[in-house]
Amino acid sequence: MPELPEVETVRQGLSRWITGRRIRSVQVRHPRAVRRHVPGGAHFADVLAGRKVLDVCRRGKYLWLPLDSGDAVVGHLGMSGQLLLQPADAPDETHLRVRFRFDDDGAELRFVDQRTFGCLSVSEGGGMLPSEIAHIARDPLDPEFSDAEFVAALRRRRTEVKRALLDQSLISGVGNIYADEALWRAGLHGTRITDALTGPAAHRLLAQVRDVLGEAITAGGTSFDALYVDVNGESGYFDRSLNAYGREGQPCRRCGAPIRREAFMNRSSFSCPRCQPRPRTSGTGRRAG
DNA sequence: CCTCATTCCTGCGGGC
DNA sequence: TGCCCGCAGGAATGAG
Repeated sequence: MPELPEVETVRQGLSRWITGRRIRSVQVRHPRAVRRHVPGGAHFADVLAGRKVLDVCRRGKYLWLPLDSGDAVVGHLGMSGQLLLQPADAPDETHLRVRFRFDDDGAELRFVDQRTFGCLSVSEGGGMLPSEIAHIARDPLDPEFSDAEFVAALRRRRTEVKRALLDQSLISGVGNIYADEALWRAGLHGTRITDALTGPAAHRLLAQVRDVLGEAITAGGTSFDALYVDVNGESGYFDRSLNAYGREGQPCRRCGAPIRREAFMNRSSFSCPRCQPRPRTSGTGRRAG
């Protein structure tokens, strides 16, 4: 389940192994993998042949590869997407969706995606920042991310704080796992209402988000199975450091109370019933003039 | 503008 | 043994 740390790990690997290389040919093996490339798979392959990769960039969970044409390849790994560097003679993966071959006959870049939530497209003139992801907020590791603006925007919202953390137009890069981890560290229940958070509480939460993302990058990301791997197919080990996510019934590492699991947006939230008490008023239906 | 439910997809594992 | 169903979940989309 790639979130910012996993995508950043992939970005670093891609940056090392494909920057400066020229694409010879592209093979689209599943149309859904390029569904957001409106002109279609054949066009996707045509427009990339002969182009040189200049850089590998990331915002939140999105990656993009500026090209010497001024365009960029935009990618999102979705739930199960992998970008792998593989020797040309390595057998095709079961869920291989797109293959990039390079002029130098070195390792291929393969987009492998079991559940096909991930997607690649070409952004015209998108080298600086693809227009397709202009609506995505800066992530908290971006040097130009403004803590004060985020806190102000968060407190203007009137929704549950976990929903806000998952809203990529407010702050990007945070998914279900790291939202739960940051909320556990901050001692806040995810159904706390944003406009009732004090400024200092919001700043503390943001600091925990930033810390947990940074620590996870150092660990090479989180993986529960083989679905998230870096470009060499290796799993990260941050899952050993998780305090809340996936720990239902296990003792809270801070107070010992059993971690609880609650339904949330058709998925699960994990929290400590003692460190993260539910707010007295749940829901958003309170406010006088 | 803002918030929220729905939809896409497939392998795995639990239950019967 | 084998089938079915729920679950995992990011983000676009449209409704209200």
